[in-house]
Amino acid sequence: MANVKATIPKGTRDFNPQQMGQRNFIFDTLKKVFKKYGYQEIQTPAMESLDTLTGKYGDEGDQLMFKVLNNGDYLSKIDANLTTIKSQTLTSKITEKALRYDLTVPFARYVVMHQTEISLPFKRYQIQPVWRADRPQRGRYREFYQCDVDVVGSNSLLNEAEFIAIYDEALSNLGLRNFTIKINNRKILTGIAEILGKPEAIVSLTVALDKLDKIGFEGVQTELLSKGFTPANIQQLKPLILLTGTNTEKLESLKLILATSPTGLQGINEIYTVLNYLASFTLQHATIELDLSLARGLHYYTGCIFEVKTNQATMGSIGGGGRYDNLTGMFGLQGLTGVGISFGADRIYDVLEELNLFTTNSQQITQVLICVLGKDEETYSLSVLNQLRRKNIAAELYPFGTKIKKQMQYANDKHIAYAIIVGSQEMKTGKLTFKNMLTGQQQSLEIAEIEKQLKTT
RNA sequence: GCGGUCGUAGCUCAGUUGGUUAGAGCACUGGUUUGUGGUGCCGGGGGUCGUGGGUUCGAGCCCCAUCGUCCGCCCCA
Repeated sequence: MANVKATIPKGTRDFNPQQMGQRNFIFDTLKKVFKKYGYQEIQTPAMESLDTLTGKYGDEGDQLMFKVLNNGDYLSKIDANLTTIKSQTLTSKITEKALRYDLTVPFARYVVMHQTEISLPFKRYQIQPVWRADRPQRGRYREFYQCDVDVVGSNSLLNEAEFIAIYDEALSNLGLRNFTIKINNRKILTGIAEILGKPEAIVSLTVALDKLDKIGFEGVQTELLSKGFTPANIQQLKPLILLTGTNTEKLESLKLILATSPTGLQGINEIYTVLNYLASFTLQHATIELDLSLARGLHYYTGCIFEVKTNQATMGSIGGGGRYDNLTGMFGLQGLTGVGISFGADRIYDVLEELNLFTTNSQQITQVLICVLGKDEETYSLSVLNQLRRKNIAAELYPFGTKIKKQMQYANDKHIAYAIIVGSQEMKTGKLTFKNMLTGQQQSLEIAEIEKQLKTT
């Protein structure tokens, strides 16, 4: 074997034991909340058929998808000239699988495939990695974990309200104390496009609006003008976009402006309904904010949309989601509505790390290390080891062959709280040397006494 | 796909206007009366200076290319 440089692909990461402890803290916290709200876990394959995924995320999404090269002699099946064929055409001939780009589309596929075995409304959660061939930078990776919670088969807006409650509870439990859940409704955006007399321009409108907090109203204005909107349109838009006040005040003003758009009014009503439901919930640390510039890129949303930002650190959104009325329609199952949210685990990790919110005790597992001074001592200690383990005490025996100094160092590096030292003296008397690695104190104790001490710590 | 930044030991970096055998801290390793860690003391190993060209008597340092990193833009978790 040639000597290969040890590296991993761009935008991917290894996780060491300490990091895994911290990551599992996030996953466990989320799972606990998901289950509490009645959601069950599923998993889907890392790769899906290319057909399942393409066209669901727009052209950009298709480009950012990692495609899996066919196995076998795939070139033999191509009759085109390799020097002139277009990459896209070639790709479709040598690729039929791709790594999943998100968890929502595979979930829709799952629902359609297993429709006979699930009972509606179906509430599931899913925590798995997704892959995007994006350019890595702060808070952006090529392999990252999404934690999705979705319900299909229920059009009640109570679901939307519960998702806000889930966001609040989960993020609060993780230790975040100041975050904003932005809410908007796709129908309101449609209504706005309608009263501008440009219902067909909804996409370019939303894309431009989405950038409001980045490029400001001026920037949005420039972008809209370049997309065919008139200065008169901009004048109409301005008061809408720059609406201020409480959520209710914003909704009241909107009601007047969108009076002639039934769709727009419906969107307003939906938000009202969600907020009314929410009045019966007690939120811990979330701020709910109606944000008309919230658009979200994904094409399949049709009703309420959400996005979560922390106000304690500079980071893109740490979660998002919304209502999609016809996602399963693409797979032939019509009339099934769904709504769901997603947590970006890796971004949440980065935020918790930055804010120092991880507790330190997440990694020490082994409670006691048995250090032996000889081969006979090793044999003798095996029964001690097994006895401790039977009592559910996490114990390790350092195999004989290394100096005791090295063994102690191992215990120290691994943050093991106690060491048991077994030499000829200990074997003779049956009293083992029990050492507290933190204080350095040692006692001579029989196994039963050691067990008792370990049990109480 | 576009713009900027950086690339010297396992890690974090120093390296003076280009000038001999490229340095530090940490980590690793050996010793310090061989039954004891975390704190002391002494010693040791380890670098084709990202890679490939070029300029020069001479390049870690200058020029070009290439790969990679990190940070912005687009888009997104």
